Amino acid sequence: MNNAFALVDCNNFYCSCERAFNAALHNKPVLVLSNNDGCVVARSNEARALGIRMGQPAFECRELIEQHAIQVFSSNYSLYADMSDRVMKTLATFTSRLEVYSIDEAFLDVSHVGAEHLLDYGRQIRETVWQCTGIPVSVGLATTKTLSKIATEVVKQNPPSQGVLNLTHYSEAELDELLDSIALKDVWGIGPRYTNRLQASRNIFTAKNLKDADEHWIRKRFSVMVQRTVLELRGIACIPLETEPKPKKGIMTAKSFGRPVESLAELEEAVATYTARAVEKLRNQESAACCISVFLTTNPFQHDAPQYANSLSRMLPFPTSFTPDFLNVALDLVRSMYQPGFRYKKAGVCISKIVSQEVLQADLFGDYSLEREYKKARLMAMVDFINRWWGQNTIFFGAQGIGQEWKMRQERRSPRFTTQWGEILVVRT
DNA sequence: TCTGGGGTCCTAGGACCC
DNA sequence: TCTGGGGTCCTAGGACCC
Repeated sequence: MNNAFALVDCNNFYCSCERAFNAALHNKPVLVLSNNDGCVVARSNEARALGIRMGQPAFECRELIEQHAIQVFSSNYSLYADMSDRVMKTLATFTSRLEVYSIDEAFLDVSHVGAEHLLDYGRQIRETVWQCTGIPVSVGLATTKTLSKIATEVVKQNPPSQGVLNLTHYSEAELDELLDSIALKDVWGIGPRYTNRLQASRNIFTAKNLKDADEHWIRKRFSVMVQRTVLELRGIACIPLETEPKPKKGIMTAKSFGRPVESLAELEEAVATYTARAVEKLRNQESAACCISVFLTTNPFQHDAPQYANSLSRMLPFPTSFTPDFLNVALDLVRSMYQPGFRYKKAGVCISKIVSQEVLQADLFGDYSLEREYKKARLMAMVDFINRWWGQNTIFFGAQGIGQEWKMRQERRSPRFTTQWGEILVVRT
């Protein structure tokens, strides 16, 4: 049986989540901003048509926003994560061979569907997701992941396709013609650096050119990754479906502040908050870790202000997932990096050397008390339980502070319709 | 005034060992 | 006129993704 993949990609996902709960937003230009209301991370087709770019700083769009009454939202991650979960659960009803690739995309193995039914199958996926979640999706069907990526890109530019495109029955000539219309930079796995190098060295400008390139030369001058992309464009599947999410090897929590921060006390609060969050993520994936790094930076865009950036890491004696153990080290690190007289803009925490909690128990020795570690684990489990049940930060560590005036701005966040009872949608008749 | 926050994998080169 | 060679492990940096 031939391989067949479906890539299901939510259209303008964050904007669509906002629209799903606010009918007044339909057919209007909508923007969603990054943390701190910094730059554009999602835009509706109407906003795109007005010339607003992905990643553009929000302050640059101010005039357009006013002129065209664009609806602007701060990121509402609780809402998007929950909506994503609903979409993925819906997709899981179509196949058990599902790879959740990102918050708004999933690959499905659809090899079990007969070639003549594939297009219908894609349409059915699209309609079901729309009915169950109110999120519009595009579906690309092809023999490799890379080609299915291209199919969804084409779908989005091409309204008559009605959201589904099946490349599996294309003849070689038809496929070549399509690939020749795809710019190199739009191929999955080819970023700006590779685009420049490929253009400059071998006149490779389109997906078709890359498909025809000498695979061995590519391997030598670039990497196996690019070689795989070449093969995938030729219809040879080399990037497998990954149905099991792998535990993360590094966990980072980093955020810029709502305003510049100058005092050590506030930096300590921020670093403690990010540390607590990172270790919580660590426990969620049932891991432990023994390395933490902390970094601080001033605002790199403020060219005339004095700049400072530093990062330090330290090992813990053995892997743990006990927040206070990490807090002690993190606070120590931030104190030794802190230099007065700077306006700090961002801080972050990164946890690495991650191992599974199960492995941990097997090879412990030395200054280690199983009983003590067991008590710590019980305490953390209780904290997590309370915060899951009553909402994030119902209980937290004193070092995180209570004012948190440095916190990021989210001036236009919509209600967390699906995850907070107090913010549930009210329908008035 | 205002410019995001996560992740992944690969490769080259150095340290170290025998 | 001359100073081994091969293997492994680790890390930093570079590239990519959403």
